[in-house]
Amino acid sequence: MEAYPWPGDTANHCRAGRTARNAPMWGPPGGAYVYLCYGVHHLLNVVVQPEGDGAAVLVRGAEVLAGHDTVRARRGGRVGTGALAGPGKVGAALGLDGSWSGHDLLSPGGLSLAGRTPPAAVVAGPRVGIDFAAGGDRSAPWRFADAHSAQVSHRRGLRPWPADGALRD
DNA sequence: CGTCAGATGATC
DNA sequence: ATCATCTGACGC
Repeated sequence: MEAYPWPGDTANHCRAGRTARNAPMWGPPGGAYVYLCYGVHHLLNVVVQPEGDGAAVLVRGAEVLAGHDTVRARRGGRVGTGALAGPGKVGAALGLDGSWSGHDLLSPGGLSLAGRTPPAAVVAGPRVGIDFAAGGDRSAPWRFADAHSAQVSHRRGLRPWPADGALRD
């Protein structure tokens, strides 16, 4: 996952203010923000921060816990290592399109958030694909991943987090 | 292992 | 014109 904080992040889709596309990002936390990237892939974000802040977290990878056959069909016959490593692959595996943008992920049904056991170890590093960002936004360690997951793309540059190895709540 | 080009279309 | 990506091709 990657954080796109508010305010001040030059890679954040809300950087230029409110638009029709980014409207869900200004809404209440727990909403979905789905958009078409490079005309090819639908990327899933989870809206965070209070209503009125344009912040979200991009889901860059996922483990398949159920529905293997469905995911296999959507991912060209693959569900194993790397099949969901990358935000476009996650969108494809979930069968997302723009109509999911604005969906409430906190209410059960369709697409929703559910509690899971947190990872035993976390790695962090710079965000991917935002070379256009200005200054420190490019190198800020705002990307996080399960250190032991096989569904993490661009592993290079990821380092143990936090530096002292002590995870907090 | 690495880098690179092309596809592709909504958005502002 | 821009862009929060993927894939396959190619070189080491």
